Amino acid sequence: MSNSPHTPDSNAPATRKTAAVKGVPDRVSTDGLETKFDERWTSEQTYSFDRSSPRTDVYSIDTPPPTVSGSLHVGHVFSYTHTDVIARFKRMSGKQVFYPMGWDDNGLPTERRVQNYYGVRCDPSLPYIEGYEPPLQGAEGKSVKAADQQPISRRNFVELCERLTVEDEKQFEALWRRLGLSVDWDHTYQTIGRRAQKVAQAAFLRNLARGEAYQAEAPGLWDVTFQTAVAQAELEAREYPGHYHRVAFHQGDGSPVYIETTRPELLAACVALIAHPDDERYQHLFGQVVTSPVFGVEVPVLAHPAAEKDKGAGIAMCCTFGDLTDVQWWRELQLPTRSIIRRDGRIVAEVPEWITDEGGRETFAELGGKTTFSARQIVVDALRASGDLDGEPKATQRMTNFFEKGDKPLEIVTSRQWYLRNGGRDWVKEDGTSRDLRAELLADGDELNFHPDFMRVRYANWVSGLNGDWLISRQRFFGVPFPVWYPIDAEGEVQWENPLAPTEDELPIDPSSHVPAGYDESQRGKPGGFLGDPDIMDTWATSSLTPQIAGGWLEEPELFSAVYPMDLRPQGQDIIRTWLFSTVVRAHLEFGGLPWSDAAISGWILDPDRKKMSKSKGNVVTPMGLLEEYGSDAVRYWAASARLGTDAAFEVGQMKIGRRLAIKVLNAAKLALSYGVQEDGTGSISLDPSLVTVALDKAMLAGLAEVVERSTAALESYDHTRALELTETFFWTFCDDYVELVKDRAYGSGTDDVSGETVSVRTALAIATDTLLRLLAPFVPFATEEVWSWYNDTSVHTSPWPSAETLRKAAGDTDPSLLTVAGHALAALRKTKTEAKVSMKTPILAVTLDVPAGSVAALEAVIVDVRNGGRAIGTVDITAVDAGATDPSVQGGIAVTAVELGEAPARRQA
RNA sequence: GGGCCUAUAGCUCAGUUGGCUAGAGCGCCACGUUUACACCGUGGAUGUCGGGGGUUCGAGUCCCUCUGGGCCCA
Repeated sequence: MSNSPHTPDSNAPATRKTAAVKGVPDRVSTDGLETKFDERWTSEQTYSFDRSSPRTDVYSIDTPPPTVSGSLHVGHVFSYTHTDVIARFKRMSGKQVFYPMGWDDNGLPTERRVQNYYGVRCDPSLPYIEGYEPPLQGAEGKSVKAADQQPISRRNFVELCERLTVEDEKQFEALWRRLGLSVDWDHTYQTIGRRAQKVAQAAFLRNLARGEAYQAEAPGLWDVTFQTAVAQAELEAREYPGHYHRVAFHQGDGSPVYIETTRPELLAACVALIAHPDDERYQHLFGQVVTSPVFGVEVPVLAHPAAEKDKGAGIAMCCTFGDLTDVQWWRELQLPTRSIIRRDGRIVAEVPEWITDEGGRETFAELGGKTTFSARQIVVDALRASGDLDGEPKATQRMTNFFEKGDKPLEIVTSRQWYLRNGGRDWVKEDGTSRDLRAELLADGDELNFHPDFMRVRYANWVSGLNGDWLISRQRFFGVPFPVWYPIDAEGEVQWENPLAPTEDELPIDPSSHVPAGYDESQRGKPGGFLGDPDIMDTWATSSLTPQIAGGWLEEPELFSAVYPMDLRPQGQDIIRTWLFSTVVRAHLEFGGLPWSDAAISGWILDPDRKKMSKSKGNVVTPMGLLEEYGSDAVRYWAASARLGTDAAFEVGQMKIGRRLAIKVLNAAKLALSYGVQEDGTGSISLDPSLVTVALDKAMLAGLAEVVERSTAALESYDHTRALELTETFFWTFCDDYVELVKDRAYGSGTDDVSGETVSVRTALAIATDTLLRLLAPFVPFATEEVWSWYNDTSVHTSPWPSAETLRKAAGDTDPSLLTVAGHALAALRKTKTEAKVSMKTPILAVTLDVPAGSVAALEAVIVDVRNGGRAIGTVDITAVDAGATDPSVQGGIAVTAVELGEAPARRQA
């Protein structure tokens, strides 16, 4: 067999007249098929991508890179199976399938895992240690206290990240191979790999050059635990307990104005009181000045529509900054900045200059360095002492913003960060022209084919609701660094607004160890020298470029032009706002169009209680354990039974059905291919459609032709569930009815003397098997490949997808309902035996059938096979009855009215 | 508060543009060990299609409304 990448070959069975059969085992089994074929597919490069293909022949998939530091989950198996079904279908349909695999190792999950696994933490101020060995190895599961973690340099830390992810990748790859993903394992990438860094940095520099990336000193969401900025897409609103404090501000005449706040510790940061412009209670105060309690700072009372009349007192204290509404007020009402929260979440140590009241300054001095929690106690006590706390605090639950990976509420701090335009903020260029990026991105969303279609509204809702550009700076360690430096002037001031960029061919770079052109290392951090940007990019800033990374943008132009823009983005519904959207943004900015034409959105896996499965519950099901217990085909069957976008229950029962299907495929094919085969298991089968002459055989193939057409259409519209259902249903009818009807005829009168009728059925069986194997191959790739190997030298997965045309040629204009009628008649005969509680082997000596008049002709056309199938050896009287005279829901209205049963052979003794 | 999905047999789900008696598999009951298959086969029972209202000759399907479940955004 050839070692070259596959092409759907001309030697394909669809055009063959005969095939040699060899190696049909005496007893079939699904055991061991996964290992056997994974090895064969690898050695024969079954899934290799031929990079010389023109774009029109390619189907390219922007595979989601799993987070390797995350745990393997049945949800992975579920959604990746969906993608693989599509990949296999497209491959068999003649496409060169570009199906790479990526590993997402970039970012916080890896950092945290490394900290716990090795007992270390990153301290960028430390020097690199050659040959460093961490204190722990594999302290998995428990988190190591920060105090017990050994501080190490950024470079050492990153090396440990890389060391650990290599192990994780191996586990994932083993799982994917076992599951039978038809990935081209020569095309893998890492989101922290050299290529990813180069792509991410180059894309950033291009964004910078076009004005799409910019720096701003602005208030932003800040996680005090991880000490990093956080983007809107990483927010998670959660219920958080707090207390409403009713606090009095004072007017000039000393009369109080009550506000209600959950964050009294921010009182010193108050810059205004704000009420709704229509709120009659506060009309008289607008434009007035009031004085804050305890700190004695004068603040204006202002009107803004974002104030909620029915929330608390209806008038709010605006602080810099308690929440995002404060930021909005601060920006729109041009309020001063009075920040008191540090990046570590504590109150600033120095008493701010805007507090001039002596008592206020004393109180503030007590707050310096305290956590917000302790500061709150102090402020509340002070309010109580001054009589400005009205009543006791009332407990409340409110929605509070958290970093999705954090467990403390986010603070808002002002810092210098890089932003990338994403339509969340108006964009007026330097020349005064403006660009409506939001509208452009919404148009992209309209153009993208979502499967299922309703998922597109999640995209539209998200884009419409953006309230700022994309903050891409992260104050972390394991990620792609910003490829810029900043000059330091003679006075030692960093010139942030004039970043120094490398050229693209220098990338990737790390500005903390590389030096900008025209400088040398000795000038780092010195007046007249330079400073590297200390931050890394948001992991989405890299993940948003997976089509470019996997497709070889910048480095392999031929490959890139063959695969980009891609065809398919498969992913989960939870990351439409992040991964899907950010990828659209990057492609739009760089290439002015969508990165793919279609997005396939998989649902969640729910446990049997309809809850989202989580690893916090004990004895989690490990995916590998499932694959070993039920077999990969079985688990794939379960996954493929769920439609895109629909949540599915974790159903072991469904896997058992899948296993049954896989075994049935092996057994049915063994029978179908064995007629005319010698004792030693060798022989040949005929696939020549012109040899199919008997009506029942033609009818079966006519039905199969319909299945091929409908199943193909379903797969083309990303409806794999329907395709599977159609094929599976036909397959079971094929086994239970058709095969039972034709067994006798297929045996014939001996191997040497075969009649035309026998040749007809043997050929029909072979053609049907050959077709069904290919229809089922995307779903149960192992069992179908096993059968295929009994009479082929190639892989079923690179054979052509079946066409209805060949089947129609064999079927002619025969009505497929002939098989239905025959099946009903057979069932009627079986029923008499079941009711008589006798073996199916029992001969029927005489029988009278009531048959709806419309079915009589059909039944007569197939009566020989019906007799054989039902062992009706004597007279069979058919009485035509009016439609409706019998119950059509029972055996199509065919009813036995009289029967005489013979002696059952081998009857068990009572 | 806004939006999306969802509710069909004990369970998991189909049910296409409205159209005869609402289906499948599992489970259940009964029977049968049959040379492809006991990881089997045959047959059977099983529903106020979440509630209410409307459109229509006709509604599981379309519209309104209520209720329960899930998710996203504020």
